[in-house]
Amino acid sequence: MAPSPPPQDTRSRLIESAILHFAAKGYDGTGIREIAKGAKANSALVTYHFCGKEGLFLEALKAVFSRKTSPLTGLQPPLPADAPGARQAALEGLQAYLRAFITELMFCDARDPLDEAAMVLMAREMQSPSEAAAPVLMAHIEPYVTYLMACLSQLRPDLDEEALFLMGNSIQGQVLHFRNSLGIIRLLRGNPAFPENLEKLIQHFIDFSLRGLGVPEAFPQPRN
Amino acid sequence: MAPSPPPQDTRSRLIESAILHFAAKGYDGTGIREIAKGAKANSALVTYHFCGKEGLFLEALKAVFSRKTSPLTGLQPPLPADAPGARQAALEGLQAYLRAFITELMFCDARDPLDEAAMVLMAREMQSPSEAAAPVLMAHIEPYVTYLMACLSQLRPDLDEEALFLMGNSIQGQVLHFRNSLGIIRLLRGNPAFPENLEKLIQHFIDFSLRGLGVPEAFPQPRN
DNA sequence: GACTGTTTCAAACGATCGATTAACACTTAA
DNA sequence: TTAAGTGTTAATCGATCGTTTGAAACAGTC
Repeated sequence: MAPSPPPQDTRSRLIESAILHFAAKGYDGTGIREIAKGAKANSALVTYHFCGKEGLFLEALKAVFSRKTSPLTGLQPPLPADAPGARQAALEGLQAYLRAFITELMFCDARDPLDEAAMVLMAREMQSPSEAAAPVLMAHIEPYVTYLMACLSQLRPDLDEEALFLMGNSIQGQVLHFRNSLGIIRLLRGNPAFPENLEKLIQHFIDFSLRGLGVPEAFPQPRN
Repeated sequence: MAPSPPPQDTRSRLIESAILHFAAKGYDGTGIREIAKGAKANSALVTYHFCGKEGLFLEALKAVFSRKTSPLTGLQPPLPADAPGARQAALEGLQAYLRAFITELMFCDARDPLDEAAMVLMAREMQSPSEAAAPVLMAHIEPYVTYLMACLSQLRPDLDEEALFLMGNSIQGQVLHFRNSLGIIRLLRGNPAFPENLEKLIQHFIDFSLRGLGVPEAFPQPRN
């Protein structure tokens, strides 16, 4: 995924510029003149093409969400119900899910500022969703939740739905918090390039998740 | 902690109003006239007392951080180094830490809108710290990190510092993500009052953390 | 070559922003 | 009794905000 060249038609250029600027300074902190300048277009076109600033923001959000093709596409469909080997499949499915989630969604392509901005925008919207954007957000998240819950319920069939949800929250939470707080984390570690070994990071998240979930085979005593 | 009565002096009233409004609509989305009206004061006083809007914002942040007296104060000092029973102490220390962190910091007092706003403001600042606020934020977080890391290094002396840090991130991350994403989580669960049983929640976080950390005594097989 | 609809533009609109000003009330000190 | 200092006020400043306007530039059709 190379740093994509600026698209030629004005509408798309406006959306790209909007993503960059909204991510950098927030909705209220960004003026449409600023966005238009970044797109080498006239600010009046924001109203013309998107019925105003808010319309542009919504369109930018939609672009961001559909831009990152779900990492789930690469994974096998949720799970066979009680088929033989279903448990093992769920175990591998969860690992693959975490790996895909971290690689593709967290550390997309840091060289492409547009990808970076898209992440920032998504994270901000997840923390405090704008009124109009909530549906878009929910629709985007839903398949992830479904897939994850399917895996978890296979691995811990003894748990009720709420307990499984908490498990899912803990598993997702550690990854999302890591991504969203990378700024402070790097400050805390005094290393602006902190996660230097991505594979080690992925392995940690997988191990921690499986142990936390209570999967026996993931708990070969740390020796004590 | 009752919904505190509005303070009488203008300066404090401005700060309180600022916390509420900044939390609700962000820095750029909030005007000083709006804040002043909420404090029943004149907007010119923002410049007079705080050298402008940004000064007021910073003062509001400081107030927020010092307002929540660290839940660490109730806990025993970090840990004796290699004293006998140190491991057990670390185990209990970690549990107490999580319990205190969740109760006092996450679910402060939802009836007090000021407490709620303070949380929102802190969370936002943690995700994308304003230039000037970063030092304040770091200073506030540091003791938590220190305490947590002390416990972890007792419980997993076999791990190096980076691995311990990742453990700490996962433990903190699940809790913080839960708090910060409560909005969507409640939507996902279709229950606007979701965490109905706080004790069950705390127990989940403790169990998940200890298992994830790899503490053997926390892993009494889920039965398989 | 005139007509039509779309896209783009510079200019201007009213509203609101954060900041400043000058006057006013009140306390304290000389 | 004056003078200085502090807290507060309404009124106003220039700048910038999102939006609107009217006309130019462009494409395609008869």
